Amino acid sequence: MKTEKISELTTNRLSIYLRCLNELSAEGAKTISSGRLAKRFHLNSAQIRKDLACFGEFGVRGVGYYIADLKEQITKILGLDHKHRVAIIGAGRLGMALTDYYGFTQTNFEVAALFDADEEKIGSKVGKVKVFDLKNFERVIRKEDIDVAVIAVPAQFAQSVLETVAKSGIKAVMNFAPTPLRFADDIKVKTIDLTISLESLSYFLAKPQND
Amino acid sequence: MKTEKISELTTNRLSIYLRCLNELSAEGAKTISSGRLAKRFHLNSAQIRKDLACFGEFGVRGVGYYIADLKEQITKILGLDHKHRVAIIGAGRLGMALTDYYGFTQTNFEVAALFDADEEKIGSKVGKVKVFDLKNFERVIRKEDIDVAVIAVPAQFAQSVLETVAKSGIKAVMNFAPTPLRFADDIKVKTIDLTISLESLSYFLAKPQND
DNA sequence: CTAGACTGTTTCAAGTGTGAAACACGATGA
DNA sequence: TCATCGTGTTTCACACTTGAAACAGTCTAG
Repeated sequence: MKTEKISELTTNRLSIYLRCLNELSAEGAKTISSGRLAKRFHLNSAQIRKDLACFGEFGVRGVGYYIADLKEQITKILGLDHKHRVAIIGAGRLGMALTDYYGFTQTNFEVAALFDADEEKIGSKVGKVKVFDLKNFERVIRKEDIDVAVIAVPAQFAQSVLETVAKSGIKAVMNFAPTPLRFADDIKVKTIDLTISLESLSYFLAKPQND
Repeated sequence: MKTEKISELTTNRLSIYLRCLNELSAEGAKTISSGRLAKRFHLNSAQIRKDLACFGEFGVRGVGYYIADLKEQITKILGLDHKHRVAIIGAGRLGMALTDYYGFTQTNFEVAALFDADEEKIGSKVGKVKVFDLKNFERVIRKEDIDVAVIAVPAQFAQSVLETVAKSGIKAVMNFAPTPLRFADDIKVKTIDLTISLESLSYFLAKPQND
């Protein structure tokens, strides 16, 4: 096991491996070698072994990996062995959509609260999730034991919302506002910029020769 | 102007520059140098000049860039000077949410049709957008002049949907299904995997020392 | 017991992106 | 006219990631 710092690309691949293992597991397979895993899912066997070896010796020489065991290990590494409670800030279209989104519930993420600054929205409900006043953010997230925040507000408010979030002690943030954010390095912010992605597609369509 | 192949990272930055220019433009500024642009928006001036020089000589030595002109140039490069018409496949929660979201916030992208395979959904409407039978995909996208597709179906159907999309002649696809897809290299598929992003946050919270 | 399979680990080459530096050239202003 | 500013362009070093190769150690099958 190497104790060097682990690249985010590595952990992203762990997510993918976990999916593959779930698929194999559903098929009733018990063990899998890195070679067969790579062939089946179009991955690279050397990379699989390297990635896994970062976290321990999970494989058995001459055999491969025990699927059930490896699933459990990766689940634990990724912190998916316990529920996360999520706050979504911004009860606009995107925020409400994400509240309903299955992807959260699927993987042990539960939306516990919505926040907005708009008086008209505060107090209403989206499904079973109540909309709170953003002013009470810190109090509510403590009471609800929330550890992940999602920023779904217009770009011009995102930085100030992030500061509120950071001050409350939350360390993991997903940002959908199309703007770069500045933050201390003890918290993690993942920005998903749909605008850039769309414009990238647009460029592909527009560029002279589609090679 | 270099005519080498242009990295996607470059075009992503163009999107960002365009936003910055819009902001400056709104403030009434007429010209901007790469140096001041970099300082203002925490970018790198050398990179800005390199990126822009990929597409032509937009700047004026001794002066900088004329904001209005550069905005227009980048808009044209990114193909944002005309509307794109979007089809969203999968009228589930995510698909419906995106329909609302794009419809109102993305001025250059207009959602023209929803598709689903579920009889109960076909024929209904989400806002002003009608839900069509996925079987009629090719006919509808021709009639509606659609050039971008968004895949918002469960992972196990994504590959087959992509093949339907590819066969119809659409060249730009945004995929929200958490699965890797295979496709010919004359079409562009951008996968946005919210699951991986969430799990990456989870890992950050779970890892031994939050450095 | 022996042969083969497969992991864990190291090493290396290749590709890519980044950031700094240097410099010619053109534009502006005094 | 001359100094200054800023672009366009090249060059370089550095970092990171990937993929391949090699090899020792360990497990299973026969």
